[in-house]
Amino acid sequence: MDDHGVPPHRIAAVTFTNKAAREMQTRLFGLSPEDSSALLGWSRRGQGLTVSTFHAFCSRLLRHDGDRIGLDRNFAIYDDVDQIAAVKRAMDEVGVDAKTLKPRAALSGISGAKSKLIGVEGFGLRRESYVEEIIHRVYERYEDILSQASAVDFDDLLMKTYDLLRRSPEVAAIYQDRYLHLMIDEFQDTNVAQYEIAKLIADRHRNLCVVGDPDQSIYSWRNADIGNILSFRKDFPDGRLIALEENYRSTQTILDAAQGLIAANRNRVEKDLFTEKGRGKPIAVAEGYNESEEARLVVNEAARLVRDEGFMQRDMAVMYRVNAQSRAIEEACVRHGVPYQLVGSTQFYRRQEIKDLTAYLRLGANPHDDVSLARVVNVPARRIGARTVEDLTRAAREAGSSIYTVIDAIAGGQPPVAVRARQARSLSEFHDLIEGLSKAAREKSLVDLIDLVLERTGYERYAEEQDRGEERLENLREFRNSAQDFLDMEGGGDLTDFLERISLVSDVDTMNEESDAITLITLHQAKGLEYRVVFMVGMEENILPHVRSMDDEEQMEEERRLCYVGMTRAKERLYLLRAFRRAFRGGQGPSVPSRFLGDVPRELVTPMDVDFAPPRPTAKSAPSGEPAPVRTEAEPPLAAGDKVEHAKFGPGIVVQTKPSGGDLQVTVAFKDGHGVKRLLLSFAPLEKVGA
DNA sequence: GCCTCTGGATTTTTT
DNA sequence: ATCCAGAGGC
Repeated sequence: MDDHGVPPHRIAAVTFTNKAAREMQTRLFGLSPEDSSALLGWSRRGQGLTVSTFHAFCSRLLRHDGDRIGLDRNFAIYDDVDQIAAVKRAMDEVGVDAKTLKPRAALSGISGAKSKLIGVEGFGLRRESYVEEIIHRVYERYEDILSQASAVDFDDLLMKTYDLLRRSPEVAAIYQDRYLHLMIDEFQDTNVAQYEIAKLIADRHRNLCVVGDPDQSIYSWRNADIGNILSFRKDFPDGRLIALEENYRSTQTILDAAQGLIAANRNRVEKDLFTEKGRGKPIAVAEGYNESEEARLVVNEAARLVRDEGFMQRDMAVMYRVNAQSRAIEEACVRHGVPYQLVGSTQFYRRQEIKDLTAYLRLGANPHDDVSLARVVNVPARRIGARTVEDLTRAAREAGSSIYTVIDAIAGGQPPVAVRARQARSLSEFHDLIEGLSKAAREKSLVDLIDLVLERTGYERYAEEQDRGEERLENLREFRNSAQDFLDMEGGGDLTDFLERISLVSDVDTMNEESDAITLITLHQAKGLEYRVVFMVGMEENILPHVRSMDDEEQMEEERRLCYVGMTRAKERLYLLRAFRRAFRGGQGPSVPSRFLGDVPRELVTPMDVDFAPPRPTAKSAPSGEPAPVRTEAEPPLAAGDKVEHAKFGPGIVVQTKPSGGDLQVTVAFKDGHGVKRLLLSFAPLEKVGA
């Protein structure tokens, strides 16, 4: 890009995650990752290339110019937990019962509208069903709650940016002039609001370049709109739409497999994937008895690749459809001493104790943030219960003020609502606490503020007394460290910057690339990443494709694309695993191999060479230096018809045996209603009976 | 107001 | 299985 003589600061590139932004910086300018992470999204005074996510870009724009549309510079960004709280309150206030409409459903209606830039009024004009009628009322109230609190949600970051650019031509002109070139990565996953913003910004120089692959569109549930690609062709006939067909990543075998899979989608445009790389190894497929054995197969194979084939742990990733699947993999890693890095799952900034602490920090920045206030007003318990909060909320609403304003009046001896003396006292104390935090937020450093919160609220002691107290304390400490890091970082920033930062980081952003560990990650999160070795687990009907996509053709195609995304993350080796039985919701059930397995051309596939070597002998299993028993090929220890006894399932009869890797897979029919099970001899607690 | 118990739902994916 | 909301006793 720089050889075209365009100064970097005249270019903006928008990516899907901060991590992708960082990588782009690194690639374009050869900056070290640390340098670029310092620059990331915070490029000062127009210096340097702007690379960030849509949300970070918009947030920055709104902090700078949002006052033009009446937005407070210190607006808070509500995540979905905060949003649900706000929706619940809105539903309460407009008298919608949670049984009529789930808050989650209401929110999804609101979010869907916002991402199409449909405001409350617009929604009111279009509503055409009873549910939409209700959502409209909730939407209206929800917007009031957020604006009263000077808060925006994720969708607002986009929609308000759009509004601002539309309503303030001067502001729009600044950005339109500045950015000679605008580039959007992962274009297939943008929503209407994002595209409209890009269109506005590119309106002057008309240099919009988008990179995307319709076959990797996997975020329609988040309102991504593949129609943007069609719109782009129409709106920018000369614009560049880059759809990479050459894949510099994977072996031809992996590409062919992925191609075979995705070709089964009806609703797509043909394309050929090619690579300069060789054919590589076949795709390995295996079935474990249940999810823990599936996990063990993965971990054993990973260990073998490290031991025998010179791979590093960091070259490998295990990918799954739903976060819950990570549990079994994690356990297997722990058991076998394999280092792993779990991405996401229980996202750090979403943890209860972190959300609570964050709520206090937000209150320090803005005591009128009602959602944060309601969250912690009685955490730790300070005798301000649900009833009182309800009264305060009603009073606030009637006065058109924030809850804090009501508390302030009570503390000042002017209660606008009847409160008992006892409550008034508790509220006054809370009032003093918040006043103290506001003062500290203005005068002290971020870390001092955090310390003050922990001390003055008694939160530290409270967290310790909860279950998992030690872990909670540890998280609080880690949070404090991250604040310290933030301050130490070049450029630093104030409380508002820090709060913004933690709202906009995603889990992939926090991945550690230095540590030598296997990555455990969902297929969605894996988009845009690559690994030498990829293990995809849970290749079963109802998992991938997910059970919720079963009765909808469109969603099924998206599942297939998701599978495609996973497969194309692999550079050299791809493993597809499934389990014969899988535990879910307490119970257990048999499972059916995923239809996607059948779409991979057979000739590319081979059974996984399973390494059933028992776990390394430990002190207790190998006493007196005796060598571990070696399995011989001589005689099968069990055959069909043998009577056996299982430690858990009791007596049974062997139905079938089958060599499997270095092990013997035994199918046993058990008595007493335990049914037929397939077991691996070396692991099942199985004894031969008689003879 | 606070604590414990119970019944019911439950997340699929996340900036 | 686990988490949450609502009920009921203190």
